[in-house]
Amino acid sequence: MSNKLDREFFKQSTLTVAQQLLGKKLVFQNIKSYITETEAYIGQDDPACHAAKGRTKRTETMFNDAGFSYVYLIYGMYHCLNFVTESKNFPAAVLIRGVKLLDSNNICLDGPGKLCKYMGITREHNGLDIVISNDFYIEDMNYNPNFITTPRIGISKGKDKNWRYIIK
DNA sequence: ACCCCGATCGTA
DNA sequence: ACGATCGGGGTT
Repeated sequence: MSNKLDREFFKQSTLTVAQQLLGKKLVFQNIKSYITETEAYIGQDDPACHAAKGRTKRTETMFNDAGFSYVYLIYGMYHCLNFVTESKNFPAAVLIRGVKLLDSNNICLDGPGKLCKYMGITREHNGLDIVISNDFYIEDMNYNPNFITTPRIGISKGKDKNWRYIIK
C-alpha cells in the first residue's frame, strides 16, 4: 500500500496544493526526496503565469487535467518542474523550487534548476500523469511542517502575490 | 527573418 | 553584478 497523492489532491486550489506539497515525498525514478519550497502560478489573471496570454504550444500542458507534470526550459540551460492543478482547461501549476534528498545525506537542492539537473528531469518529462505513474509520483509521509509565505522570486510581473512557500 | 525576453545559477 | 545560452512568441 502507498499514500500516493491522487488526482483529487491536485484538483484543489493551487495555493492549497502549493502549501500541502511541502513535506511530501517526491519520487522520480530511483531518487527520493521531500519538497521544501514551492510557488503557485494561477490562470490568465496572473501576469507571471506562462499561460497568462492563453494557450500556446509551450503552455499546452498547463491546460491538462490536474496531476500532470509541466516541465519547461528556462534561460536556455535549466529546466523547471511543476505539477498542474485545478480543473482541466484552467492553466495553473505549482513550481517545485526546492527539495531535500531522503537517501543521500540529507542534501538540499535549493533551486528549481538545480533539482532538475540533479534528478535528470528534462522536457522529456513534460506532460506525464504522475497520478498513475509508478516511477514519478508524490506520496504523503504524514509530515506537515510549518512554513513561511513570501512573494514569488525571479519574476518581473506579479510580484505582489505572496505565493511562495518554504518549510521553516 | 528578426528581436526580445525569461518561474536560473555560478562566478566575481 | 553579470554573463551563459536558446527556445518561445510576437513582430516585420
